[in-house]
Amino acid sequence: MFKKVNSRVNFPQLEKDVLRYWGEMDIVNKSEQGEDRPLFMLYEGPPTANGSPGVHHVLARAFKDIICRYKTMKGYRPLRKGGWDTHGLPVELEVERELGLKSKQQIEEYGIERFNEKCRESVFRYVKEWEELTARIGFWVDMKDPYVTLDNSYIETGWWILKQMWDKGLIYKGMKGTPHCPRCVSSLSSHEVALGYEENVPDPSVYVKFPLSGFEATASGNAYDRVMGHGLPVYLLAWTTTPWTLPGNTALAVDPAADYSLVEVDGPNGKEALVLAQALVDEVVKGPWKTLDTLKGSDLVALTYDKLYDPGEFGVDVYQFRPPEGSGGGGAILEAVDGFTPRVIDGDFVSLDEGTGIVHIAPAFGDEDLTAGRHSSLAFVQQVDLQGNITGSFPFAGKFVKDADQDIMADLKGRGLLYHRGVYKHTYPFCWRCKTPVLYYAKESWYIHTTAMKERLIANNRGINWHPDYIKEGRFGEWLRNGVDWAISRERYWGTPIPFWQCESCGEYHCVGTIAELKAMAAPEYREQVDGLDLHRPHVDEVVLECPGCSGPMRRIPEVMDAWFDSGAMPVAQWNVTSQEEVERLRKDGLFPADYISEAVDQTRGWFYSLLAISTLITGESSYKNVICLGLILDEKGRKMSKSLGNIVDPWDVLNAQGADAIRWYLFTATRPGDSRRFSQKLVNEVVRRFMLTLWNVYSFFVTYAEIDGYDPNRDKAPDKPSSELDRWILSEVNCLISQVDDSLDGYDPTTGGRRIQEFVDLLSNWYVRRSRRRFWKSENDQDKLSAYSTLYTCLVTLAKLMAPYTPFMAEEMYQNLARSVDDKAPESVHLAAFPVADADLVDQPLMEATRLAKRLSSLGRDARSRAGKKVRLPLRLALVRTRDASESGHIESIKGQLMEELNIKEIRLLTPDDPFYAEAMKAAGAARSVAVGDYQAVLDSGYMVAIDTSVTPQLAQEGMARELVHRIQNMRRSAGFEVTDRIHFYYQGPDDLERVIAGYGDYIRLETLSEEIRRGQPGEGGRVEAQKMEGMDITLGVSRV
RNA sequence: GGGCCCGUAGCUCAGGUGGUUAGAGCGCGGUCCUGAUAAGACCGAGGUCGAUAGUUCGAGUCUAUCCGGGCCCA
Repeated sequence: MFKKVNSRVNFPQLEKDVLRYWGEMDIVNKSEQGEDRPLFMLYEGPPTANGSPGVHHVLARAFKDIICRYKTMKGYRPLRKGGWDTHGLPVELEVERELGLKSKQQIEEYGIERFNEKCRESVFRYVKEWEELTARIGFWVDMKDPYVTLDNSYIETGWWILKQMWDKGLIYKGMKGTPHCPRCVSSLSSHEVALGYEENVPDPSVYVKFPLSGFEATASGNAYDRVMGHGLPVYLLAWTTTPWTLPGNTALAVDPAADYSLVEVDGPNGKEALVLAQALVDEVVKGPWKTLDTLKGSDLVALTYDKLYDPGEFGVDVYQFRPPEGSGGGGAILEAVDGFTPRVIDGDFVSLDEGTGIVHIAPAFGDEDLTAGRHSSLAFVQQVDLQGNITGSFPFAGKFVKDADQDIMADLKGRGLLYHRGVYKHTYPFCWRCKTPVLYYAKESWYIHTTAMKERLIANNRGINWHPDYIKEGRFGEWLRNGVDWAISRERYWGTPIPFWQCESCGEYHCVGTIAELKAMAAPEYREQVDGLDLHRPHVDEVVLECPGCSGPMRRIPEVMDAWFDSGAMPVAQWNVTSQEEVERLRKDGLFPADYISEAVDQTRGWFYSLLAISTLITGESSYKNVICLGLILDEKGRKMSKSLGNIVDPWDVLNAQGADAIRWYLFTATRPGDSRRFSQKLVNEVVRRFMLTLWNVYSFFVTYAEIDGYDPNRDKAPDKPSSELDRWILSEVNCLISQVDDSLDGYDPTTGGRRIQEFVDLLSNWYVRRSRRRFWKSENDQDKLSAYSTLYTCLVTLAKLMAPYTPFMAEEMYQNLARSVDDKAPESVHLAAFPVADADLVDQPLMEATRLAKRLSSLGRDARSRAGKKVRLPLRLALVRTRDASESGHIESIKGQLMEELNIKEIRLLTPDDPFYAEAMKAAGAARSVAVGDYQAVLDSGYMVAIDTSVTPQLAQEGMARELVHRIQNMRRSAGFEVTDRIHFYYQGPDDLERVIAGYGDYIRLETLSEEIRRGQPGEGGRVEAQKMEGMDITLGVSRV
C-alpha cells in the first residue's frame, strides 16, 4: 500500500526525484490550465543575469512562489512570466572593466557598436545558472518565454509610454544636480559615487563676509533699518568648504525660526558688525565681540547684499529659474536674464550644528542649492566648465577649481571679505576610476513631470496592500510625498534610446512612439533602414527624420533612458503594448494590474516606484495590488553580505546539503518578511533538525505501522467524531491549524502560518504520537486502533497540503505516498489539489484547553519525580493536583487517564481550592518551586500544584522492576537487530527477587516484548546475552528470535 | 543632514488593545524517557527587555530624547 519510508532521509535527493516527477507529469503546465479559473497575476521583477544569483534572490523567489502555489490550490490560475533586466550602468561598468576602458572617450574610440555588443553578451552570461537555481528551489515561473528589456518589442513599448507622457505635456528638459567627474567628463551614478567615498579629506574652511546692501520691496524694511541702525558696516557671515563656488553665489539661506545675533567686532578697517546664528557665535567669532541685537532668521529674509563677483563683469552669463508649466514640480527651466540682486532666503536645510547658520547658495553646484534655486526662482551662474576649469575673465579663470580656491581666498582677503580660514576634514566622494574629486554640477536632463501627478500617486499607493503595512505610509509614502520629478536621461550607451529627435534647423523636438511612426517620419533615404533595425545605439542614431514643421533634418538626442524606466514599463512592455486599446484588453483579461509582486525593501525607490509611477501616468492606476516587501539578508554576524567582506553564502551550498525545502522554510519562518535576516548554513540546518526531521519521523512512524497492520484509508474509515479524546483533540487542533494557515496566506503573511505549522508538528509528534504509540502496537485491529490510524493519516495528508506552498517537495513526497497511492482519482500532484477547508464542527475549544492543562500538569509531575529521585518507570501510588480555577478543575476528570499514564501514577486526586494540604505546601515552600511535605514531594507553579506520594510499597517496587526488565529487553531486541514484529524467547538468570518479578508480571512482560516464552537459562546459537546489574542484583538476560 | 526599520538569554526569535514571577528553540551542565525519532521530557546556569526621562496604581508594551545597527535618500 504505502512505500516504505526510511527515517534517515536525504532531502536533496528526495527533491531531485520530485523535480523529475514534476517534469515527467508536466505538473507546472497543468497548474496553469483551466480557463474557467480566475487569473492570479504575478509580476516578476526582472533580475540581471550578469552575475550569479545569491541568497537574496532565493528569498524573493521563494516569496513569489509560495503565494502563487497557495492561490493555485485556492482555485486560481497563476500567470508567472519571467523576465530579464538587461540595460543599465552596472552592465556598462562590468564591460568597461573587462575591456580596460577608463572613460567615455575611450568607449567612443572603441566604438559604441562593439561596446554595446559586449554588453548584450554579458547580460546573459549567467542565464543558465539562474534557470537551474530557479528550478532547483521550486520557483515555478515561465522562463522559456520571458520578457527581455533589450528586445525591440520591449523598447518599442517604452517609446510608446514616453509618447503618452509627451502628448500629455509631462516631459520637459531641466537642470539636475549631478555628481560629475571633471577628468572623465562624465556624470557618476549614485552607486558609483558610493564606491568612492574617502574619509578625513581636508578642504578649505572659509568664513566669508557678504556686505549687506538693502532689501527687497516685498519685505518689511524694519530689519534692514534695525541692523544698519548702529552706524557700522554690516556683513552676513557664511561658511563654505568650496571657495571655487563663491563666484556662483546667488543667495544666502537662513533658518527662519532660529535666532541670529548682530555682533560688533574689530574688522580690518575698524569696527564692523557681523550677522550669524546666535548658537554659533562663541565658536565662530575670534577676538572680542559684543552683541548689538538679536533677530529671527525670518527677519533677515529678503535682505539683499553685494555680489562678491559680478558675473556680468567677468563675462559669465546669468540665468534665472522659471517654474515649469502646470504644478510646481522638482524641475525648472532656465531663461537668460541681464543681471540679478542676490538676497537672503529661508531654507529648512540650514544647520545650526556647524558653519554660521547662514548658508552660501550656488545653484549651479550641489543638488540642495539647485533645489533652493528652483523654489525661490533664484539666479543661476555657471562659471565652471565640464573639465572643472573656471571660465570667464576672472583673475583665476582657466584654473582647475581646486587650484582656484587659493586665488579666491587671497583675493577675498585682500578685499577684506575673508573673515577666517582654516582646514576642515570630512568624508568626500572621489571618482572611483580616477580618484579625482567629484564635483556636484548642475546639468541639463530630461524629466518626467511626476510631481504633476503626485496626489494621484499618493492616492494610488493608499489602495495598495503593503506587507509589512508600515511601508505604505512610511518609507514608500514618505518617498512619494517628498517626490521630485524623475530624471530619466543618461548620457550613456547601453540602454533604451530616448526617442526624441530634434530638428537641426528649427530646434523643435519630436517624440517617436512606435517603430511604424519612426519609419513614417524618417526622411525618404532612411526609410529602408528602419526595417529590421536594432533600436539600440548607434544604429538608431543614424536614422534622420524629416521635421514636420520645417522639413529640416531631425537627429536623435544622444541620451538613453534610466534602466528603472525599463523595468517599470514591464506591465505593458512584456506584451509589447502600443495602444490604449491594448491596455484595456490587458485589464479585461486580468493581466493588468498585477495581483501580487514581491521584492526587497531597496526597491522602494526602484521597481516599486517605477512600476507605480509609469502606470499612474499612463493609466491613472497602480499596476499592482499586493506587495510583500522583504528585508535584507545579512550574514551570520548581522553584516551585509558583500563580495569585499567575503561573507557571501552560496545558495548552492545550502541546496546541496540541506535542500530547497529547508532553505525555503527558514526564509519563511525565521523572521517576518520585512525584517532583515541573518542567514547561514548552520541556521538552516537547525530548521531541518527541529522541524523537518520531526515531521518526517512522524510520517515514517505512520507508514511503518500502517504497513504492518495493512491499514487501508479507503476501507478503514474512522467515524467523523472518534470516541478517543486524543483523536478528537488532534483533529480539533488540525482544523484550527487549517484556518490559521489559510488566513495567514490569504493575508500575505506566510511567516505566521509557518510558525503555526511548526507548533502543530511539535504537538503531533510530542504529544499525540507519544501518547498514542501503544494504540498502534496493540495486536488486535480494533476500532480504537483504526481510529488512531485514520486520525494520524488525516493529520499527515492535511499537513502535506497545508505545507505544499511552503515546502513543495516534501509535501509532494508525502502526498504521493499517502494520498495518491490509495486514490487513482486524486490530483496528480499536491499542487493541483484543493487547499484544505477547516471543519468548524471538529473544533473543540474546551478539549484543547484540557489537553494544554494535561501537558502542564505532566511537566510539574515529572519535575516532582525528578526532585524526589523517582524514575518514571517506578509506579507511584498517588498524586495530588491543584488547578487555578473551577473551569480547569472541570477538565481533570477527562485528562486523568493521560496524567496517570504519563506520570506512571496509580491515582490522581483533585484538591479543592481550600484544601489544607495546599496551604501547608505553599507555606513550607515559600518562594521555592518545590518542597517535601511528609511523604509528598510537591511542585508549585503559578497557582498549580502537583504533589506525588513518594512512598514505595514492595508491590510498587516489583512492578517497577517489571517495567525495567521490559525496557532492557526492548533495548536488547534492538541491539540484536530484530524487527519490531519479531517474536522472541526471553531468558533470564538471577536471584529470588528476580524470580518473584517474573512470576508476578510474566504475562505483562510477554505481551510487551512479544515473548512467546520466558525461560530460565541462556539462549542457544544466534541469541543475545547480557550480564547486567539491576537494583543491586546481578542478573543475566537473553533474547533469541523464534 | 532627512525618512523608515530593528535593538528581549551566548545565538535565532515569540511576547493582540499596558496587568501575577518576561517565554520558546539551539548551544552548555545534569537527570530521566524511548518498538518512530540523528528525537523527546524535566531541572540548572544564562536577562538592568539598548539608555534616560515621562504618562500610569502598574511599562518589554505608550510618549519624548539619546545610543547602537541596517536600508533608502541627501
